[in-house]
Amino acid sequence: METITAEDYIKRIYSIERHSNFASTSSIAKALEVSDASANDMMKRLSEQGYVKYIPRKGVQLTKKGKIIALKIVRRHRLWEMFLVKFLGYSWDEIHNEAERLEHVTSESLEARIDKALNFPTVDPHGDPIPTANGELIETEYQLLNDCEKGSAGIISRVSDKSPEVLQYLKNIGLGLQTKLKIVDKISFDGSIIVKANKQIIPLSPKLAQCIFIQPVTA
Amino acid sequence: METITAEDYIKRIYSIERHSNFASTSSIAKALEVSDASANDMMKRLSEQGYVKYIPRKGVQLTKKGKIIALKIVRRHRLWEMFLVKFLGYSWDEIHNEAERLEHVTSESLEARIDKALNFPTVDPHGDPIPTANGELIETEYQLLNDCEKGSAGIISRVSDKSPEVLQYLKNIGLGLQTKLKIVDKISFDGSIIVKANKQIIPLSPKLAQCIFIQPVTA
DNA sequence: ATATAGATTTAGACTAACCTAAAAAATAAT
DNA sequence: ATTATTTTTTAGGTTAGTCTAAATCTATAT
Ligand SMILES: [Mn+2]
Ligand SMILES: [Mn+2]
Ligand SMILES: [Mn+2]
Ligand SMILES: [Mn+2]
Repeated sequence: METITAEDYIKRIYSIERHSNFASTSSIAKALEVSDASANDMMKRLSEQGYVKYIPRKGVQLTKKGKIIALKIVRRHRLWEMFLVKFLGYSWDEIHNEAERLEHVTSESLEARIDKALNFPTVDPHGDPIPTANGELIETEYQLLNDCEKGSAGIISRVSDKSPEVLQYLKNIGLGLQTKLKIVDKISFDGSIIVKANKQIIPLSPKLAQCIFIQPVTA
Repeated sequence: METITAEDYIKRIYSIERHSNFASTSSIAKALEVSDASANDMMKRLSEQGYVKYIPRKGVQLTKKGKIIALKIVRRHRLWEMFLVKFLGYSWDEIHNEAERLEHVTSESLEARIDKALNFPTVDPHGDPIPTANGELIETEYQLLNDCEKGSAGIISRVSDKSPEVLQYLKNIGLGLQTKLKIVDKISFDGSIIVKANKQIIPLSPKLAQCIFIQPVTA
């Protein structure tokens, strides 16, 4: 049985691996805000317990066993996020930390009931895909808003859930999942993107646009 | 900040105190299924942290600080139980263990939202009172079914939540909260209680009847 | 090729929980 | 009033998780 702490490590390794193949001690430590020594300790423990393959001085890779846990926790996290929004009226900027704790105290039965109550959702409130009960995850690759061309149109399909501030700001200016927008201009000297959405002209800083992922539409 | 373990100790001390004034080391140990030595350790820790007054060789008593935590956790436990029943279709015999974990990962905000979603319930699915947000608990003293007289009538108002088996059995024979019943007979040689409920004659063992609390009605 | 910087690991220590086995104190029984 | 039993506490040990400081290894730069 995994402890709450171990589950969070495993989940983080999973997300680091998606970019880097190997998850280094220091990247894990930084992501979880613990010392390198602590992360190193945990890698030894997780390796002994078969959750990761630990290659000293290189980093770790999740084993099949580790990946199963990671996807389980990600699934529960995203189901909870959806549940908090749909059943308790939370907005998308308030749910991450709640889900970060709830994900660790969720039985198979509770997971299944939440899934059913939500009518088996495929994405969470940030547009991130929810792994299926048997651990399959279909990642759709959307286009970064920054990379969209002037004149093109698209639908907001995923938003980075890293920063509550960004999410709150987007909510305030009326941008959310499924919002349709058109890129009316791209300012070359500072990288700003000017979009039209909800019949409004909205300027977005490059840092903000970096948080928004688009499904292009031809319209 | 309290750990999950400490919260469970505090909650248990609270419930023991309701009968015994002092909670002895061994009573706590037995209730939480840990060794006496472990419980003794924890009493020292809780006492240092001001949650209990520890009188060596006698036992502990919750301080005001401890009582506040106890009631907070009890509140969250019972709100979650109600929520699981009302929003996720759980039955009253399946909810205790889920709530036992969820109670520890519930923020003020989540607690408030659940409370609101349930329209501010005053009792949980077992008829136990839910402490208010500011820590008030109104205990209604019901009559034990065993103590009801032959010929008297009443409404099931509280059921012991100690055993899921009992709860499941009661569900199966059609007895639940608010069920109206009449004591048609009391068998002296084994202590059985024969009741009439839902137009059926139902015999209840003394052990079972001990789990049922009645609000008498004159009818 | 060697020095320096950066990342990783080890060493040693701490806290919260837990355990078993033994000691000490309080109760109950003779 | 002793003795026996039960309860409580202490002593000593374990595991998970954390830390800082020191050591070691790797990669980069001159
Ligand atoms: Mn988490
Ligand atoms: Mn999310
Ligand atoms: Mn609990
Ligand atoms: Mn209950």
